[in-house]
Amino acid sequence: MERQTTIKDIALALRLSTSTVSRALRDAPDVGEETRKAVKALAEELDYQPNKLALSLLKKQTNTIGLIIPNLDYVLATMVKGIDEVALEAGYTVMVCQSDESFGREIVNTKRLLDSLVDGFIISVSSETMIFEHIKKIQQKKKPLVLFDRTINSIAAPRVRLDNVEGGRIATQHLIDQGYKRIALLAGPENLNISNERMEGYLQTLKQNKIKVDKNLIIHCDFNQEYGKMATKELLTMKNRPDAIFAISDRLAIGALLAIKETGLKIPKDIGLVGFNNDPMTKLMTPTISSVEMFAFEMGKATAKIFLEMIHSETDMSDKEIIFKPKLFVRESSSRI
Amino acid sequence: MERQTTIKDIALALRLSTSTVSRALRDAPDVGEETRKAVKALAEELDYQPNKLALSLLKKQTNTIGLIIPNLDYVLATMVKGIDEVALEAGYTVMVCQSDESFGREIVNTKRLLDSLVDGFIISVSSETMIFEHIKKIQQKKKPLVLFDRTINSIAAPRVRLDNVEGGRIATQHLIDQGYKRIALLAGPENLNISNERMEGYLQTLKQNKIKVDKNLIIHCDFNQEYGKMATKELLTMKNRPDAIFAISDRLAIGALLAIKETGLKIPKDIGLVGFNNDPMTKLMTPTISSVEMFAFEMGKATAKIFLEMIHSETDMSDKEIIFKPKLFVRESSSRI
DNA sequence: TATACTCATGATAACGATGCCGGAAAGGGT
DNA sequence: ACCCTTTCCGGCATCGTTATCATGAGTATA
Repeated sequence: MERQTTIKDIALALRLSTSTVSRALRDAPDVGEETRKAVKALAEELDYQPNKLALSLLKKQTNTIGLIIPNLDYVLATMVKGIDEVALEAGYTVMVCQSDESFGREIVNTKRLLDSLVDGFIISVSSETMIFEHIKKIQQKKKPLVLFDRTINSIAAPRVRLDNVEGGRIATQHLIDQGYKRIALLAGPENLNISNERMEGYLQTLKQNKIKVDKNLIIHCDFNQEYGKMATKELLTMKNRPDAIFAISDRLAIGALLAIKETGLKIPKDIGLVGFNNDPMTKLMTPTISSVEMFAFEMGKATAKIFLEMIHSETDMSDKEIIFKPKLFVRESSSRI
Repeated sequence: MERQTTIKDIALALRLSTSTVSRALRDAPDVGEETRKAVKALAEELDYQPNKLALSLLKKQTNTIGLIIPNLDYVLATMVKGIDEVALEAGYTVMVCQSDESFGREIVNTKRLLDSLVDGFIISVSSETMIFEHIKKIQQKKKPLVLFDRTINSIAAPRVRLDNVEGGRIATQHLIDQGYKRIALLAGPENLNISNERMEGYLQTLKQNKIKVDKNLIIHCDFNQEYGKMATKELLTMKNRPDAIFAISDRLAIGALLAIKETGLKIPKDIGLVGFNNDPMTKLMTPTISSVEMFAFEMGKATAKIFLEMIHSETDMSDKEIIFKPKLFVRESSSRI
């Protein structure tokens, strides 16, 4: 690792003080025209780059965002891309840490980023996370924090999220409109907001349509294709099997699709299916799967923008909330009219 | 942003010098037992965390790895996971930057990371990258650099890659074994190593089997489903159309599959198809797509390990190369015997 | 009793940069 | 000739930590 040229090197070579060199480089006012030129020329020649570490130590700001996410599936990768784009533009670098849906990893990551002095955090919690002390700690240290996608109600921080209740509603209503009567729900982990909100939309819609809720038709499982498949198989062997499935994520929906295919039932004739996320995969399956779009890229950009706003303004933004409206894309798996 | 407690605070409170406090906290030998206890107790109470910035400035090391990748598709996300895992274990944090397959972005990212003082780089180049000055600059500054997946021949740096020639061979040989005679190649961008190597394997295998190479059957296109689809449509309208397609990535293979389906040809009867990467999607398509597995997670881990080795040893490792052997997973799209 | 040696601690410089203050030289006005 | 203002630059402190050297007290040794 080669020694970087420093301001001192330039100062020494030009028989100037470091202060003067520093001023010259920053185009500060009180520097002679000639010295300024000389300094800049030499800096160019020696390929001088200011040491960000020294600056960060002095200014107490690192221009770095700590981003903690549960995984890197389609939706999150897309959100990360959105965050990255806005952050880069504003001169921030993003440190991405995957918790891998593990509470322990999330804590380790938070701790690490916290004392490696990121300027703030953007977080989407793992599905295991039910205790939020690590997140409160961020706030105790008065670091900016923005929650996105999987948000937490008990934490007062600005958030960017989808109107998941609405998402649950439009998916369920669509299935009802297509004539399905017994609609099952493949839900996610029980402690996850997004899952419960989508379920809330499902329940509301059933009630509005005077359809009785059958709790046996609601199954909680991890966001994982295999679980989706297993859960669906279970549903399909019930004596009074559902005639439609609303899966809270496309992964689960794909698992469901595979399970349904194995039993020989026809989609959408015998059974309807709607997923969530509008993962490009849904367009590639046979049959193609209807799904709820959540505008991940835009959500990512909005999240980063709020973060930057929070960094730059001193006003309290903890009740700021941006809610995206979901949109259903109807495909073969639920079109039987 | 709250002021962090520093060593000075503790020193002041305990009427000690910062030196002593520093020693006590690091369990250095020559500190009195009582003072050590007192210091540690107070540190605990005030939730003291050493300032990493100050340490980094002093030690000239940030425990940070700059990771530059073209995108976050399945393979790369998996590799990143592998890298992350090993890095975290070793106390390093990874800064992931996506070049988004853009040469310009790649340069900006490199520059940024370079002067934000990461300890070294792990890079997989964008498909546009044909000039490597930015990468040479990293080496000029004597920062550790490891290339992976999409490597560059003209740069002397340790690398972790797949035996792509072999990958091209096994895919092509498999198609020949299945009785396909006119095998087309959906190649990637012309300047990309991985693409050319896979093509090399394809060409070798054709020759070995005394099959004449028809250049019209080789099409270069970006790694993108749409391009794969367009290219395939073109291939299928030839007067002497191919009876099999070897796509250099699963995205292209999926595009090909869609194009083939639209023309009404039967897979694998009328036309065979093999992809590359073994993306989980290939298992979900109808028909399922044969594909070459590249062990992305293991490659990621190996890459990070080499990086760490490079950081810790002072010996030249620039000719170190780890080559993974690919494995073909045969599925419906190419099984007609 | 003087010498040497250990043990615990303090003082200082350094990492690379900035910000504030002060001062020399030059010029202008009265 | 005096004072005042600019213009340009150097010195010093600072950010939080560690490393190196110095110092002081106390103890063992000859």
